[in-house]
Amino acid sequence: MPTARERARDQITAEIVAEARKQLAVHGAAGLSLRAVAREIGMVSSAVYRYFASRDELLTALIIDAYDSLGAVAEEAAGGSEGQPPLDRWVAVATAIRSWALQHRNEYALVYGTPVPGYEAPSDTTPSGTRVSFALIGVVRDAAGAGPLTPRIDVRPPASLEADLAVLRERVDLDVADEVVILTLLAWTQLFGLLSFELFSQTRGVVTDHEALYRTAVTTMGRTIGL
Amino acid sequence: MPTARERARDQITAEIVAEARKQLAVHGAAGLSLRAVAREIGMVSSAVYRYFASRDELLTALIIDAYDSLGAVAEEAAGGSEGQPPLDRWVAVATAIRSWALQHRNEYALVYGTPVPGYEAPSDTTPSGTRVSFALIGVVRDAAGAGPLTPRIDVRPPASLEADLAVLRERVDLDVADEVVILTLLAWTQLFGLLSFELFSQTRGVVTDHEALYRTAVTTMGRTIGL
DNA sequence: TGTACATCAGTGAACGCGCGTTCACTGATGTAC
DNA sequence: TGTACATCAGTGAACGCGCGTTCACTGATGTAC
Repeated sequence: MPTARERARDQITAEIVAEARKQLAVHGAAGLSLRAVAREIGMVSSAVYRYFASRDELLTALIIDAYDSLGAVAEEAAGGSEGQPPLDRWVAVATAIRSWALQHRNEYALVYGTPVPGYEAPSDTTPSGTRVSFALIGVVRDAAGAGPLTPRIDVRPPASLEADLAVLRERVDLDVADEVVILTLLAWTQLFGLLSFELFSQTRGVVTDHEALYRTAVTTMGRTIGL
Repeated sequence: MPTARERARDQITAEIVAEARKQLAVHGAAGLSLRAVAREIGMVSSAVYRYFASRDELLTALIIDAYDSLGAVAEEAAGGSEGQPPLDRWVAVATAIRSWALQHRNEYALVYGTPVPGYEAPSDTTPSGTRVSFALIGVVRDAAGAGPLTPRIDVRPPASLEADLAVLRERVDLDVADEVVILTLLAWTQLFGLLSFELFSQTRGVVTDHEALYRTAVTTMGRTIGL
């Protein structure tokens, strides 16, 4: 049973992270300040150091938080669409990812944007970071379980990629042809590439209906994989 | 004929931008400081204001600079490969883009990464910003000139994208089927998505031979377009 | 159950830093007559 | 060609700001006997 002190500690830790996330949403990662967080929750700035050893440690907590939030959303979409046609599931997960990104722009930027200079994400972030990818890949895995996937396009992975592919296939437990692994990898980067372009205003003046383009892109890639 | 004063002005302006670019390479956009730039070139910080009205204006100069540098490299690759098979040219331009990105990581991040919070890129940056895209699209245009391109995959652009596609086709003077326009757009986002993943260490632990994956991706997408 | 001690959260002051920007100024360069 | 004035680059001091982090401290909560 947790003591009063422990409960208070958890509560205040959560409060700090919540306030930090709020500020992240407004000012971006670069503008996240320990002092401002402390001020906002009515603490003296030095008190925060009882909870986080440094600004970087708080940043790490936010990163894990963001990854988990996104991961949960993706997993939910994957789980909630079980039994439906693979392509529909694929689109459902991708759509969930985009919704999350639009609603959490600065959190998206924190994890998928320019790395904060001088900050190296510790390995604690990895498990949370892979959740989204696993949710996407899970859809492909399920589809492959029902029968081999036939990619709709000609891919010729060079021999030098063999090693990477082998490791990857092992890691994600995906028993499909090399071509499908590669196409999945490409779909993954395509998806986030398009999102980044949209969120970072790179498509300004080029695309207005981002939702339609995204859906088209995701559907096309899913179809290419053989879903 | 420029006066001595004018020549001096141009020279010092260039010196400031050069030093700023150097610092950008080391500390990233967020770490770019007017004072540090001034210090490094042996000026007093207030003197820089004779050349740039604000930090943001210097940042804009750097953005235009980066776009132009990348644009030039892409154009050169496109021009230097004229007459070769379209797919080879496509890969050549894409490869040039990646080389540039690897050699100018922070400049890449400046223009394709998280936008600097509170900074809105003025429209002066647009002409320079479109050069890369035009170089890529030029390859597709040339290929289409030799005979209609047949996309290798089934794309079904929703009706809501028609307007965007019409504007885009007009703007880039690309006389091809809707499917090809979309696939080119997707190839474009795929390309930069993959680059961002590589440069921002998103593929850490997933891919080691980035060069091979990039080449495969680019080739695959080029082939999909029908090159 | 009560007491003595250890642990821990939070305080407030301070350190040392760097930043963007303004302003009144000096002195050199350019221009009009 | 020389002089008087206007333009402009660069100086140095200052303003006002916020930041991350450390440290000695007080007082409350928890623990061992």
